Amino acid sequence: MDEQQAQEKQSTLEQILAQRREKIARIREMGFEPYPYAFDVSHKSREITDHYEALEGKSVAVAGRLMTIRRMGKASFAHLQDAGGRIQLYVSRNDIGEKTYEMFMLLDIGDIVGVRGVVMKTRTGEITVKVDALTLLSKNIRPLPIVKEKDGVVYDAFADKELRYRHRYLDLIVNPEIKDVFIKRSAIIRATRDFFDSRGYLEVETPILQPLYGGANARPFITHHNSLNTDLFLRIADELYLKRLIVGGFDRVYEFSRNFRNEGMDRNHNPEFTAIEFYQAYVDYYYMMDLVEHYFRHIAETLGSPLIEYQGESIDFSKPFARRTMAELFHEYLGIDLGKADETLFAAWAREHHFEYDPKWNYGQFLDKLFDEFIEPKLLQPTFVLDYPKAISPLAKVRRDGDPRFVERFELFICAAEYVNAFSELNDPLDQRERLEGQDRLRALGDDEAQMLDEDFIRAIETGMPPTGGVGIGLDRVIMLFTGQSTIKDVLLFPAMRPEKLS
RNA sequence: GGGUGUGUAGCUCAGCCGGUAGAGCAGCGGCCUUUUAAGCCGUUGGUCGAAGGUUCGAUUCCUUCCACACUCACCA
Repeated sequence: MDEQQAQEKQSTLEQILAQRREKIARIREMGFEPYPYAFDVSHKSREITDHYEALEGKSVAVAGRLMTIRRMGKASFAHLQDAGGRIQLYVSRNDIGEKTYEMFMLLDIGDIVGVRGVVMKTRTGEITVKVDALTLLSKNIRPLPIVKEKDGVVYDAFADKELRYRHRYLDLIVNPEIKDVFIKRSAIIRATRDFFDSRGYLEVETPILQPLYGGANARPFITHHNSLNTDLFLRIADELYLKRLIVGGFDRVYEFSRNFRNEGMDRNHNPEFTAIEFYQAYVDYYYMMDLVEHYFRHIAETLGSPLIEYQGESIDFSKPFARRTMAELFHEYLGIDLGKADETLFAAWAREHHFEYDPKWNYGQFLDKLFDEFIEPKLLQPTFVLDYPKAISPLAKVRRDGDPRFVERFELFICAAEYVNAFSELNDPLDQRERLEGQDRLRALGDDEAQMLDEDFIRAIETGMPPTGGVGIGLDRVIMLFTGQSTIKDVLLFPAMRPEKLS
């Protein structure tokens, strides 16, 4: 009595969990093992639906998760979902026997089963496995969100983004189409690796735990090594290590670099993200521009078409990318002559155009802000932007001709977002030291995103680095572009979230 | 960090001007051997995100907090 009353007070979830534990016990009592060790699969559901003519009347063995169950007394229909799709099962007591059918009646949506049976079509024409043997492979005790579908219309979709990201396994089960993004992600990574391997690049791995961080301007995550009793940083970039390898004599290296930046999160930023950086000796940024263009073309072609649609913009990767210098763009969009511009002129322009600015901004910061505000939004078709201010590019070589306030650096913009950052790498050790010392001074003045002075890196450059072209590509953004996603969370299986509070 | 919005059953959602809650699905008990958002009969399940306040009375109004989404800023 008391027990019954206690049970009555349980929430539905608690009831379901208790009922399913009870079912496990009953299944065991009936002589079935709810968690066996293996099952011989002969076909994927997709193979059966794709090759029905060849398989009709043949016996197959498939395994997967029960996603629908429609019981009608002594016979039932169900859908079984495996990695590639779904197939209907017809389960009748006559075919599988009374005892197994009794066990089947205890199964729930979410259970994993293996079945053997004959491929057929029902009278409504759906390809179906007429089951003659059914094995429970894993009993579910926690209910799945139930999604119904008719004629392609989904009812009660599992669409809460928080739940989807936090419980990605549920998302993948219930919304299997999102698997496609991650399958494509894998294809892009493979195509990237092929691209560099086939060009004689060596894939390398460099430290993620770094005693000093560098290669980008960003705040790091800090951790501690106990036996060395020293703080270490999770890398914000692998640039300085890859350059050491160029010094060491590897003349083409690349790395898929998981980077960590302790900064804000939004649709384009996750605290950990993947970049691909690559360095090639004896070439400059013009060479790297061509290579990057080939890279994007290669990815597009690998995925099937040079034409893509992203955020309402059609992009044709078979066409050459535009190449515009900063100076041209400033002249065109803002009417500013960068050759004559200085802080005073920028400030005057900003006042005239009611653009809010900080009087403390230097030349480089002004240029950066104005670019972000007035030029970047216009760069929809793939456009290389060339020649950035030296002040904000401490690792790039000064332009070989023209204004020494600019460096040989390019970024690639597509659909108003940045995808690539590249330099003719600075290999003059005296200049490099001077620039990093300048960064160090900025740090001392409170700019916690200024780069650190890494003496060993300077030593490496002093040892002699050949002329080198170097590139970093934001791989997650590339994947967003080619999978049509507008949020980085949707191309990361487990995007960063505030830890769940379990009460 | 700012703005906007959301938070009610396992899932998807209603709930008006304040009177302590509803539906569908899922679950549970039945019936049902070609169904497919299966159907039919019956039925369990809620500290209405949290804490305060106003009130005779708060899911509803107010305040604060928490979480998430969108967005702006910051940031490559």
